Amino acid sequence: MVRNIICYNAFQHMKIIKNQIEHLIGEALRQEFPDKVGSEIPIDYPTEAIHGDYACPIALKLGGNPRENAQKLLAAIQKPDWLEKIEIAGPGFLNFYLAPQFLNDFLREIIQAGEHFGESDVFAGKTVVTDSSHPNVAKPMGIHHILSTIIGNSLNRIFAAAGYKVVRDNYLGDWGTQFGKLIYAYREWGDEAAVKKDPIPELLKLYVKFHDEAEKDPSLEDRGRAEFKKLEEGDAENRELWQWVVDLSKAEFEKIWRRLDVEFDVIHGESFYEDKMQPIIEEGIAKGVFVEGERGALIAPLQDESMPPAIIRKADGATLYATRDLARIKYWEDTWHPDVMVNVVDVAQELYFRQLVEVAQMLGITDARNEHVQFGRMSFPEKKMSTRKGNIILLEEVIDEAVERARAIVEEKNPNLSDAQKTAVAEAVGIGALKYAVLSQNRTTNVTFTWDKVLALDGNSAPYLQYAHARASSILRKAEEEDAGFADTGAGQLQEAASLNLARLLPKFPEVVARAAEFFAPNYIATYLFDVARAFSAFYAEVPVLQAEEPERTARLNLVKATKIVLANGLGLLGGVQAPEEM
RNA sequence: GCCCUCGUAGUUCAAUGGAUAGAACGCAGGCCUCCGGAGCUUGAAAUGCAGGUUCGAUUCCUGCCGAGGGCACCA
Repeated sequence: MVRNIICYNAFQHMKIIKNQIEHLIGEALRQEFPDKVGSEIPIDYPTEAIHGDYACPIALKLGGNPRENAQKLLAAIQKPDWLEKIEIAGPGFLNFYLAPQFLNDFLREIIQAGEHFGESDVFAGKTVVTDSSHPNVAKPMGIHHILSTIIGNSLNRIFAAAGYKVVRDNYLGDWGTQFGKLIYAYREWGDEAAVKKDPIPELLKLYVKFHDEAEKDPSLEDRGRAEFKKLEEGDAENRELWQWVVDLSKAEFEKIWRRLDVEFDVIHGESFYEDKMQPIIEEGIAKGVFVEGERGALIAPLQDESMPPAIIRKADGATLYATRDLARIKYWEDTWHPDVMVNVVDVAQELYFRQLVEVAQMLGITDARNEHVQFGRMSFPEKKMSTRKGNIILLEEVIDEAVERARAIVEEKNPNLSDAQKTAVAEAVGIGALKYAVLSQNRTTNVTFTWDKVLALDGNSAPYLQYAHARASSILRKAEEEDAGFADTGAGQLQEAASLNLARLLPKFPEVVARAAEFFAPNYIATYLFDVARAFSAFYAEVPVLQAEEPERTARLNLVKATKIVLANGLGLLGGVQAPEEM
């Protein structure tokens, strides 16, 4: 998708360098291998710096002699000033080296772009609607909600940076049989004052009690179902009780979302689609997509034999998750006409989503790309790491623990900060570490939850990046105190390997962001930022900045400024990890 | 039984079919006459097994072994 979108105005022109390289090769291909025009032009990031900044193995794929192909292409490429050289290496790679002068000049573009550096228009004109977080009303947010919440939040920010118009929805679990059970349990054993005082735990207790009692007396299940049926049919009393529970729950969720810096444009829970299901059911029946199945349920048989049919309506006439989800897809389509619909949901629902998408296609509800952005399961080897409440590790509890641990480190490392600063830093570092732990690993890998990993405060972790940012900030503060208003003459040049190694990473930020958006992969950004922070730390240890002579001093200060911008913006895209000035 | 994921250093994780498979923690060593040592730096250490496709395979295909998940009225 990134391919072939090339912008020709001045600043835009340089934004996605990778696309420019593609364009150069594309032109040479048109000239030398006209029959190959249109074939994919792969661009790699070489693992070794001596192989340049970008590498293209296309000469190996054209047939004939790869090195001769490379020679022909190289001869046909008009080398722009921003490239130092293009070389043929190994079996026929074309290696592209960014020019040091360009790297120097580009620092000023980064500084000028400031908080907007990293943005691009790769997906401009497209709309994406996302669903994430979606906790269940009347139950607490557990640690398992952290994945959808944080991954979704990060993707929302990444999509926006890559040019998408983003609609952030939250498909709250506020409907279904469990509310019938809850209503029954509340009437039977509930205490209004207790629930008001401490809503979620009390409601959870009632829910748990219902299940305990139902084991002894299975008829309770039927009574729960009956209460839900009443709710669904609009029974005023059940309705009121349900609304009360929803409001209490939402208020609790808001607290956590705010703390995690998570926002939504709309929150359309499942109940929102309550009155939007009947038209879908009728449409499906009319089109012959829905037919009667075993025991009188309404099902949608699927083409793919390996998939069981999707159940649309239960034999007793009650609706199901799939019914609401189809209504949701239709609503999204009719309201926003998105190009992409994204659901950030556990891998366990993969089959379900495949069924859902196929049914939606058969009904012809939408042409949008439907993406189940799935993530791995979370396992907990450290069983006793947390007090368990209702068999759940509370998200809030994990956040508190993270902040507490960070606070202890701050006390130790930087006792001179004011109390208010320490509190702010502990919050930024603790929550940052948590977010980074989730986002830095490949989404689809199963997650093993251990405190040491989730709250890592050194090594490949958010605090490592934040520390680099704080050191950069510290240098810039001191520079400003010393010589406010110093003018950049542009005469300074970065010379040292440590400086250039850092400088050459920075221009790649926008394309990394675009790639993360394309593949729904925040971990690309995390990996990139870690590389930047490491290069900065090496630079910091090796190359003096404040004590350097002019004009090199200014060139290095520019490098520090630009690095600070990339780190801060990148952390922001990782679900709003804060970048403190001091820590 | 069928379907889908996944098996990479001691451990936790990376790697768009590309060049010498990267990190972190842990382990063994070296760095505070210099901008913040939450740091820098040197080293040992890995692609489950067997085939196949390819100029080139951690990546694609087949089989086996192992782990996780899913499979008609839950969400």
